Amino acid sequence: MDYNRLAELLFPDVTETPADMEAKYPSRQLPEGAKVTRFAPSPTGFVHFGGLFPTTVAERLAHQSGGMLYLRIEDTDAKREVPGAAEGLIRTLARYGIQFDEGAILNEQGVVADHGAYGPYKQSLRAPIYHVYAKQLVREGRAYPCFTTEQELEELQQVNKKEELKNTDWEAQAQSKRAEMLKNREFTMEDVEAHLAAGDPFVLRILSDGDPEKKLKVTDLVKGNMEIPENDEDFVLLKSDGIPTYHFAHAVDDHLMGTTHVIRGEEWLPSLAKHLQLFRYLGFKVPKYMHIAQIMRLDENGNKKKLSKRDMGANMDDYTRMGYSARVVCEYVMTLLNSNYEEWRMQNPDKPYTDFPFNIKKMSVSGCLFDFNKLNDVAKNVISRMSAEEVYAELTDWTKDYDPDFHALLAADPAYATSILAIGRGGKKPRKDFGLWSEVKDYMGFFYDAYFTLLDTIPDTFDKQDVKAVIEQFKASYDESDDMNTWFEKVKTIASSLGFAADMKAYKADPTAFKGSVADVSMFLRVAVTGKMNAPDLYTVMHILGKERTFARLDALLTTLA
RNA sequence: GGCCCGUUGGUCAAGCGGUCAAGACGCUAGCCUCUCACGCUGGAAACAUGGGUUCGAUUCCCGUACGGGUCACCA
Repeated sequence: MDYNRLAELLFPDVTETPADMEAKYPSRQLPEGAKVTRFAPSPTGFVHFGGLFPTTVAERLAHQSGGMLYLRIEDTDAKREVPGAAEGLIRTLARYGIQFDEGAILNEQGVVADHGAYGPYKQSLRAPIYHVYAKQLVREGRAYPCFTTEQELEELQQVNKKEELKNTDWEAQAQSKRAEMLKNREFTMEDVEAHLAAGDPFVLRILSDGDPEKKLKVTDLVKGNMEIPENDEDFVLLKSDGIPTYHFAHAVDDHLMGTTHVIRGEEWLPSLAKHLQLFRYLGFKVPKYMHIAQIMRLDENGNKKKLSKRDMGANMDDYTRMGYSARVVCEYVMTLLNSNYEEWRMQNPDKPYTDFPFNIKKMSVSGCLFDFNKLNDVAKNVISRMSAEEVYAELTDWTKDYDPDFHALLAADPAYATSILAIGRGGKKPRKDFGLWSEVKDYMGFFYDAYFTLLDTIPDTFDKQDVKAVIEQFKASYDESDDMNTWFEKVKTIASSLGFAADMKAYKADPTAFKGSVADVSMFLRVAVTGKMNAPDLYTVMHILGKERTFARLDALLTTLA
């Protein structure tokens, strides 16, 4: 077989050589140890949690090492491409702190455009580059055209599937398939010429020299050392439309673009042998690989399953909708990614997560189950560390889209809203009342008359005469300039005068000696003022509400008691 | 079924030949407390399994079971 002639026949228009490509895309000049990583999505939908995971690793590793992160769009499957998906992907990633230094980035118009010297960054635009290497492989007798059509292949598969139903003889099936595939290797130059003359489409297949009996020693940065069988499948390099498959594009692009660390989900592990073979054929230096464990969910039978796009909590936009701050999600991702992250966080409560020394060795080898309990706990902690101003900014950002009515109230008086959000914040032991923006209204809505409701919250167990007496006395003694202690002393005085215990210890020692305790007295006031059985410190609440509004509410309750 | 990867409490996990087997979430008893939210002190709860190796295995080796991934002109 004259491979040079075959190459010319197959790729008559390709005049450049791999050497030309190397010259055009020289190695990156980066400091020692700098990592070059990438996010390489196919624009088929939204970012999901399982995708944010390895991307965060890529981002941390790159930026922590003084390297860089770039974005490459793997749009090699025209059939599955969703218009606008790439833009959406970039936008949501940006919310989660993933900033790209290079690649397909949004321009001022919000459209994906190339930034950087190693483009194009959309694989559909790189066909000429792939073809240079494809031609070279043909020339070297390491790749060959296959004219078996997709349909013929499908029919073959159908037969196999039917057999599979009758008796699951996987081995026989694999063997028959392999035999069928091997037939593709037998062709003559005349066959090729005839097909080409007839305009028949073809795919380019690798001519595999692998022997599955032989094992390949590989090191994965998270999985460690392992042995995998060599690849013996003549997998497709170029599809009939001339666009490469993932495997081929991965090898060419990651080499040309200078990727030092290929970070991807562990579902890629089974095809690693293919990639290693390709790098060898192409004479490329093999990058370091990191196969990240999958995020799991529980299915209806209680089994773990890979978190897939349809699952609750998969779509990152779901988190926004539910009211999770991006900072919360990032924090949760970090706790899952590095087992010592939480410990670090306890010691460094106020540092940004990017200060954490991310460590590959501390990554989980097995997958982990998505846990909303943990997420919610993280959420409360993260938000409790934020300033009232930060909370206000993020909260209003959320309500703007998801709760316009509440938003209008918050925006009408930022100072008022911020003073509410400041309750119990800033100290060593901050309150943790909410973790989601969607929970805030329930927590602080009573500060707004529009959300304050009174009647249905008064328990029957309250003695109306006592309630009335407490409120009247409280109003009479209230002085807005009192400090908290003085304020509470007055409440205690009222309690005693009505036969309630002023001291909780005394009450607990002998509950029968009193009508109730100062806790009950406080509760009367609390219900009147907040409409709720539980609320933050009443003294503070009253001060934020102001005397006028406080009294109006007390009066409103008195009216219903009359 | 083949091939890979994995298996410490319900969940996430420390551990790396000798530990009363950390910690966090959740659950729970109590304390603190004007309610709540914090905080604090406790509690229940785990090394899948069988063989080795060893004075000694959660830790090393082999098998078994279970779980996951994958086997496309999809990525």
